[in-house]
Amino acid sequence: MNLKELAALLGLSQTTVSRALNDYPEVSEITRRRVKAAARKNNYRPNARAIGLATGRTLCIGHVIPISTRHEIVNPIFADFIAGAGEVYSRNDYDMLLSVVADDDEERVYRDLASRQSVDGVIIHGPRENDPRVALLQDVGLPFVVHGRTGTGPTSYNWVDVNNRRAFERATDLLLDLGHRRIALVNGLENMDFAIRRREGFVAALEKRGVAPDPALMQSEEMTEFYGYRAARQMLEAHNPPTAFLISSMITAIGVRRAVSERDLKLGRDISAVIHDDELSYLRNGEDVPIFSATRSSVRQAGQLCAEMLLEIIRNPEAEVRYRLLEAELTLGMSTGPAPSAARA
Amino acid sequence: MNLKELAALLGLSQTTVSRALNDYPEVSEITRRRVKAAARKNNYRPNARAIGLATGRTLCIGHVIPISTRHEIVNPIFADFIAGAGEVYSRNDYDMLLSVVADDDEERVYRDLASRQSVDGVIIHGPRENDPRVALLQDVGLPFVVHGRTGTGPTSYNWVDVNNRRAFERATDLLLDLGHRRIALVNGLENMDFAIRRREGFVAALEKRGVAPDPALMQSEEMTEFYGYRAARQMLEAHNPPTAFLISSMITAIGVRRAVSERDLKLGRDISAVIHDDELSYLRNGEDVPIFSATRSSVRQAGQLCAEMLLEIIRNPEAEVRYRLLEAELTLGMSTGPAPSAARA
DNA sequence: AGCACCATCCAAAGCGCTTTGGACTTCTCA
DNA sequence: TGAGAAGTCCAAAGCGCTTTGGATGGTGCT
Repeated sequence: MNLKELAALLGLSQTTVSRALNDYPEVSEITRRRVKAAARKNNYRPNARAIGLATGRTLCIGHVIPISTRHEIVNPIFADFIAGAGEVYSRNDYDMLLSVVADDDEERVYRDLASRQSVDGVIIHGPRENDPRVALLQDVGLPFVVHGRTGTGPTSYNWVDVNNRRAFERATDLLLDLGHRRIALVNGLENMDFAIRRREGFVAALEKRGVAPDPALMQSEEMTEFYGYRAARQMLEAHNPPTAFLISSMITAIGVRRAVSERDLKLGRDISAVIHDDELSYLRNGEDVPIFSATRSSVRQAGQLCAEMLLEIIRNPEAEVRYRLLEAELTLGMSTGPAPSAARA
Repeated sequence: MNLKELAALLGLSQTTVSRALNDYPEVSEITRRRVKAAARKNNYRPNARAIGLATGRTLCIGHVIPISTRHEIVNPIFADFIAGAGEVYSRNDYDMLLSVVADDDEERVYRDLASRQSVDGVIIHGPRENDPRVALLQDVGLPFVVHGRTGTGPTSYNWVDVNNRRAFERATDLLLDLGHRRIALVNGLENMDFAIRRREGFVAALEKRGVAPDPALMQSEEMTEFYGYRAARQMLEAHNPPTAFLISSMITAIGVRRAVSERDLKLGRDISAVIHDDELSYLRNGEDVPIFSATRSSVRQAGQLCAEMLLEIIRNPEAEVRYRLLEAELTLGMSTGPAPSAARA
């Protein structure tokens, strides 16, 4: 059933039927009702592509998710982010177009999205240090929102980000307050913007207290469980092991915990850990008492905020640059305690 | 730059330019080269929607991912499945349309997808017992592939599934062979088809050896970490605790492990566990030696197979029903050992 | 009565592509 | 040499919608 058929069936023109359905004023209330009833009854839904062609809008948002070519890893936070964004799209009758793409030909995909006019806008995931995608999208004129930030100084684009620097600075402060001096940073890949900011916060907190950051206690990798395990195991085996870990993700923290308990140590007693918790839906940080002390910020909510921001930008293209900096909560769980040496003192 | 402009620029008709670009034979090799060169130079890409309108095909596949309304949980295997399917789509110049939708109005979304002609086909995720979506899609005539199965007996639709029943039967056999008699099943939600088949395999193996399944040792829930923790903790506290666990997912198993080590027990020594491992990219089951003994089947590969099957079906709609039953590997890791009682004997 | 003014509807153009049905040239072979 | 066959190109229709620019008839007012 298409517009033409529906119009014929009603004895009306396509114009009138179209206007009735789209709530234009120049059609009487009585025909509008008649048209809408017939549309419902005949299960009429306008062809999405035809609307797109006629209006120039697609009602579709693109998400390009890079797959690390080195490790073939999908970011685990991705599912929850998408869930948040997806809700917003559904509510606003938008669709979501997903491209999974090896991270070495991302550029081509973005250009295609723009020139083929498949989407009205895109979300940039996982921005890296000085990410070229920002300039690229500004160049082709496709509206976008970055989940995260890139580069230093004032930003010329729209973004939603967690205050990673402050979060990790506060987390480090907490561990220092508990008497820890040998604190390990188990960070994400440091070509990622968020990882850089986290390291900066970590280092700043240490230096503020006159503790020299030890390169042997700073690792950065793709945030898998195994990486956490390997990093922790290696550091714990060293001659001057850390007494505390600051860990960039729940998944990696699980690996750290595995290494810790393998040495018959106990988290919160022998070894402390503070993690960053994205509140993954299938991996909640405990129900009543948090398993891990954590800096916490919902990635699902970030997805919602990014989507809402992008839709606003599309509706109102001339508006100022927008941004939203989210502060992470610092919550105490069962994985932190006084440093062994401090207890002795 | 659109076709019309490109044609004008070349002094050719739109027809010829279109045919040259799409490798139709009725255009000379020399003009074809000229056209393609100009297209590349001017960065011309055909408008996706216009092609869709003209051809009736969208070159787009829909994925509807349900979000449990009860717990707002996104299935963690989803990201890797999508990654596998996405690769296949990219290679074949297809796009992927994602709808995240509360599981109570899935039907409307599928109907919309069909009647608005947004996609050429869909993948059904997470089929439940007697899933109504199969009949729905057959009714509206939208090509589809089910990741999993639904109902019993011969199937009238296309699917890709793991042999869940056999996998869990073999896993149970392994635990029985090791002398375990009190075996707990920590299963997924039992309105899901896969969970039903797993329970059947588990029960069949027990009964084959004359062990009566104990309802107190069978739980089923959404597969989160916390569920695994809670279930294991509760069972271990009971007066007649299990000596082994059979666990439906890696995530849940991590929760079980947490409960086990909280009681100062050790996996593989005091308590055995066999899990089902979907080979999530960020949660590998160890690198050299598997952490958990596991029935293993790559969900990413399943995504590839589903996508490939669907594209074939779309190309060749008249073909027979297709299906693919994958056997899970059973690999021994460090989480299984002889039952304590057997050791005593 | 005559006029302007709404309210309500419609025909047709246009979005950017594919595809049908020729038209015109050049080759090929009896 | 002439007719049919290729080879090469084009004009125009059509996909299903929105939107522009009227047309028509009824209403209110002087």
